[in-house]
Amino acid sequence: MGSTERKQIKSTRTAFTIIERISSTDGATVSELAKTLGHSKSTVHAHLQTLTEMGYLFRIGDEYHVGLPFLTLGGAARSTDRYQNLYRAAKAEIDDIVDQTGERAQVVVEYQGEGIYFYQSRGHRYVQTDSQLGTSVSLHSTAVGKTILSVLPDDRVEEILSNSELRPRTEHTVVDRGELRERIETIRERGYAYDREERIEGICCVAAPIECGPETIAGLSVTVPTKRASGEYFEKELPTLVTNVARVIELNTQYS
Amino acid sequence: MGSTERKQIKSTRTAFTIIERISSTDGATVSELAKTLGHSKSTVHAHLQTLTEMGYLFRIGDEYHVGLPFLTLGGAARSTDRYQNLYRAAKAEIDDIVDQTGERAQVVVEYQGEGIYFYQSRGHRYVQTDSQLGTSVSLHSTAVGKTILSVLPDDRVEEILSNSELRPRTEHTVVDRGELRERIETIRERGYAYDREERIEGICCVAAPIECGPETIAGLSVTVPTKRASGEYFEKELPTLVTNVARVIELNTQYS
DNA sequence: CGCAGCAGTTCGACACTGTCGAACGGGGTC
DNA sequence: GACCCCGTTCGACAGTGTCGAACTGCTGCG
Repeated sequence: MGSTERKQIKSTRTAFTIIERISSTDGATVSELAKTLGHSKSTVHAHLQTLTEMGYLFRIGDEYHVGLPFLTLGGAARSTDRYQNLYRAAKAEIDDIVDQTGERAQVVVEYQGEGIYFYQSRGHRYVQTDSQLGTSVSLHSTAVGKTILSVLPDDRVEEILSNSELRPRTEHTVVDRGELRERIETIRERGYAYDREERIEGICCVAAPIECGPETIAGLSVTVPTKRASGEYFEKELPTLVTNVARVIELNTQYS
Repeated sequence: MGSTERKQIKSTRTAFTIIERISSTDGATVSELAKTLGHSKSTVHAHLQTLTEMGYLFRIGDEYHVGLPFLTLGGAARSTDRYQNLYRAAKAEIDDIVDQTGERAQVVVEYQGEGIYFYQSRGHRYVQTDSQLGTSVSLHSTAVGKTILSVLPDDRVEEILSNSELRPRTEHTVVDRGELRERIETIRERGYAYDREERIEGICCVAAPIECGPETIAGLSVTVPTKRASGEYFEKELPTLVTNVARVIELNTQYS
């Protein structure tokens, strides 16, 4: 700490802290925010008033909610130079996978040590999901996450692992750093990763990494319910599919 | 003015002004922002440092860009109580339309006098587009926009029209308030709207309104290139399709 | 080679403003 | 009717966001 925090705007920090809290609890009131964030009601009130007036929040009764302008900014982020090629390539290929398999498929991008759902699509036999556009997930508890770790330089992996607490999500979640490193090594060798109920009971994934440059690391995964997660389909077909498609996305990202 | 602007946080305003500028120019530097926004370089610098450190912006060379965390907030906005039903219903139906027609289709939601691209999908013969997720459009220059106006209460329509300058986008854009009101009246009667190159040359739309409650007004449109915008297809089939699907979305939004 | 010119960055100082706690008004409930 | 808790307003102070000037480092031009 103390590295790049020369002069910063404290009130902007609190503004975004408020926004984040509202977003994660899906609505909050002045008093709730004041209590949980440790600010006076009047301070919170002033912030909410500002953000509402600018349109970034909207109000139902006494509850404030995050507004659609963030979708505008999110869309802008996705069509940034760094990401727009990936978006274009990923969308087409993911939709293809969904058409072929009927499962759920997604691209997750590494952003500052976390994975962010970048594009997602669901097929006719899709499984229910808490994860939708923009959801951020920890890299250690998902198949995509581990494929991302498998292609990051060692020092970044160590940095990320030491900053995360490896919180278990299910009884199958890998929480031991040593075992995690071993698994990552395996993934690095064979090129794809499995998640067998490590994050959510009853849900499995197959994933492959997508490298679009040193700064843009992503992963692609197909999600299936455990009942379909076995045999030729899960051991051969899907791994082949995701690794092939990941390579196609990489190529399409380069030339466009 | 002077109504609800009691006590507001000025620095948060400038923070978001900076973010908006960066987003609309797809990247900007300290000096550019200082110049165009009328702040000192040091002020802008402090803001950028804060936002970058929080992850909301990222930096390439000396250019700052909007980051993926906004996608997280945007996703949260879309799965807010007010919007999540609409999202679920709209996604399924829009994807259906795209499968059937191969065109581009989208749902646009009214938010504070503007239309925001809420969900969009493109088919195999989709037309190129500058509009993607989160894009905000004026209500007077699009077919969806006018269907939205057609179901809003008169006073809100007047309010919105008086606040917008009716800037022409093409030579076909309706800029006369009287004519606009007439067209809206027509749409109100027959239930759907056309856009014949009013916003973009070579591109036409058919749209129908979606009412999901007094606070959640949206519209659905199918976009086709002018060369396909004629005959039975454009005059009968598409209008029937969009009005029917709009009704289905309304129903599915109510019960879930 | 060096000097201008322009980038981003740091610094110190001041006026402003974001912050707080207390007080107000209004809907509930017991 | 008295309580409680909500959002809101107020005034005052400390804190900080703001500015311009000065610093660094780079580029390119003379």
